[in-house]
Amino acid sequence: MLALTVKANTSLELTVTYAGNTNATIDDVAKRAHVSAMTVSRYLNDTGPVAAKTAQRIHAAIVDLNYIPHQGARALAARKTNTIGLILPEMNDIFFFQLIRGVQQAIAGQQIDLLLYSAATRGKPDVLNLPLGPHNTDGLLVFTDGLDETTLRRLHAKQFPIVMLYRTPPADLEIPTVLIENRQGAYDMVTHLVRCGHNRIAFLAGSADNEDAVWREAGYREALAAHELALISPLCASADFDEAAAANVVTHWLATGQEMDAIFAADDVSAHGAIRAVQAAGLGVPDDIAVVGFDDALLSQYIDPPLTTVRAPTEEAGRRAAAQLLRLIEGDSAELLTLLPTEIIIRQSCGWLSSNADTSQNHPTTKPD
Amino acid sequence: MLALTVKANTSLELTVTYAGNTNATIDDVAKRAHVSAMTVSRYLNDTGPVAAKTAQRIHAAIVDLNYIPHQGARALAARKTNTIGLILPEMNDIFFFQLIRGVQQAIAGQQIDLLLYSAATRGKPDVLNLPLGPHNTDGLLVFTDGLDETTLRRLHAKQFPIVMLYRTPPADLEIPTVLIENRQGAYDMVTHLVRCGHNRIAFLAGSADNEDAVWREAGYREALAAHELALISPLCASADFDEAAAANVVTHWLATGQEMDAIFAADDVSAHGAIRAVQAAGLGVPDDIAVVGFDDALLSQYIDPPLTTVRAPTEEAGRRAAAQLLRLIEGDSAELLTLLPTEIIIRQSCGWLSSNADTSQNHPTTKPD
DNA sequence: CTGAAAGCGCTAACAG
DNA sequence: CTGTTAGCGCTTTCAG
Repeated sequence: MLALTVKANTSLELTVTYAGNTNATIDDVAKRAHVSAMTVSRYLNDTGPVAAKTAQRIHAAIVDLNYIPHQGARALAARKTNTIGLILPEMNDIFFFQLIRGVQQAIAGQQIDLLLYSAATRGKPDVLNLPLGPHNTDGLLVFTDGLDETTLRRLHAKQFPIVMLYRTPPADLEIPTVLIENRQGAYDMVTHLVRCGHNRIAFLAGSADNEDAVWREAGYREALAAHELALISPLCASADFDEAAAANVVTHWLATGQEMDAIFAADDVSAHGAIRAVQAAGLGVPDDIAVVGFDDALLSQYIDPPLTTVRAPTEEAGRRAAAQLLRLIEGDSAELLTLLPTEIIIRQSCGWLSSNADTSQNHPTTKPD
Repeated sequence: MLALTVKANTSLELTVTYAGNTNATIDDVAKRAHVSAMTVSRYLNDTGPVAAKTAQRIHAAIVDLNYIPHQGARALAARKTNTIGLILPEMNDIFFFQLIRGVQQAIAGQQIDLLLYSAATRGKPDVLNLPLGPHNTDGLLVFTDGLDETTLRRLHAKQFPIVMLYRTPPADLEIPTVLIENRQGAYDMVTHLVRCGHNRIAFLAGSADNEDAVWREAGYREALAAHELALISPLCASADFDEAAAANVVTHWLATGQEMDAIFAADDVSAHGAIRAVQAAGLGVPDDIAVVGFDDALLSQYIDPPLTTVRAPTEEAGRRAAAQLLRLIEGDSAELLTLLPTEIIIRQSCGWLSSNADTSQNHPTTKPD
């Protein structure tokens, strides 16, 4: 579409515009609609009244010029980026997609962009080395250790909105966080094993410095106590959330004659390792030894036997965290702790009820600790 | 850290600064380092010479003030956002992570952010409804149909840098694209089946409007011809990349007495469906009928029997596409077509060589068509 | 309901 | 090697 504009000046000024071909600014729109830029801005942001007729002209001008507001300028003037950031330590599991999808749902239709970062830093080392921060976002979602504590403290000191995910903030920081019911989930799983008739329940713990791991072990111990089962020390070892490590531990147990009728692995990956080891020793899962995990990883329903495990509402975690962050950004107060319930997914690896595969049950939310 | 600055004015002006607590600007840094903002800018961007001593003072000021440059302002002044966008139609498969990871590798250490978007639109309907575009990115990576052709044309008309992924751009548009060797991969797979002794090779095609599907079928047909095998029309049906549809087709074939010794499914999902159907009919895979797929989905190595399939270098696709986009943004020329080789992954479902599982072989790159 | 003026924080283009 | 002058495109006052 070719448009000709002839301005009635002393010298005939001829402006040829390939509409949509040029990067129109708010002033171009304003001129074309015969209003001031301010009115266009009001129209755009619903930040003040605009007469219906005026609005129509502005609308037409915007369409004609194929106008797109410039985020940078907007951010500068309004001191708002309309962008939130999500920092992930890594991206290697569908798990993160569920999380991201939740975040996207929460910001859908709100004129907010999502900036994503995983690990890595850059730039001059002295310039507070932040890929995502106050300079390009209005707030940050931090998953587990995506940000070190020092940086966290600095940003928090700047009053920068932050919501954590799957990580408890330093006690003195008052940063809202979204956690899942690790403790309760583990507790429920042990209870289920007990109901299935298991007494000697071994535990493959995760890394000691991992928050999820700590809560899961706590739930395990509590459940044992609640069911008046003694904790058998040698049957509680760390497998570091690692498949090979888990297999080694179990193989060692079996080789040294440890007796157990169930193994609760602190995550599905180590559960897979445990199953491998049990089977390699010529024993059956769940007939000789039951094995259960935690996480409900994608593969867990496909392995043999399908794994009984604990599932957390990942997508909802993302949604809730983003919602809290938006509140923070709006200046509203946010919930300091959002604790999401986990559910146990009963498949075949735990023995009993094997017909009832994939049945799940919800559990009430309670505070950890 | 508490800093006191006393300005020697007529009235004693006392400025109390909680360093790092305030959002320092380039001017603050400049003042503190007793230089102009311009010099700080030069220091920051290596865009001109700065004396060592001056640099030191600037450095100190930056650290003291916990300064972070404002992206928005930078974008506005420099007419550059230092951000690229990636548009995905959806995010539901690890596949996309491999892609994203590739992109991140390509922009690592280059002061460039990655903005992510999947589907959805927002805002006033007249304002060209683009979540990602010239207003917040310097260029766009568009995966398959993340962007409709109209928008694509508009952006291209604005000379906006775009690189496509897994999609051929409209013939008249000169948009660089990164594709994978669908045709050659399919050709190689059929060749492998022939080598395994199969003659009657059925084909489960994908959707006709899907570019990958079209090339894969072309490769299948070519290979048949090359090996002087007739195309058996009834044994070439569409399964729409759908597991249930695939199962239905195969069940129908079997019920109507069609004879075949192998089924080549245009993607792993339909291959799974085919395997289910063959097994449900009381036949064995691969002993009675071999089944192979395309994509090497995460699950394919875990199903029974482990699936022989074709794998594409997804991460590299992301890396290459991002690299092309960066060239475009720099004003350099980019390769219009990057065609990445696929490799066949031989597992158990194709029969023969079953001991040699997971062996792979590379194939030379050739242009499609 | 609309407009004018000022400035957000930064960098380009020139000076020196 | 360093500083000055102008904006970038938008929104915020504050006036009508």
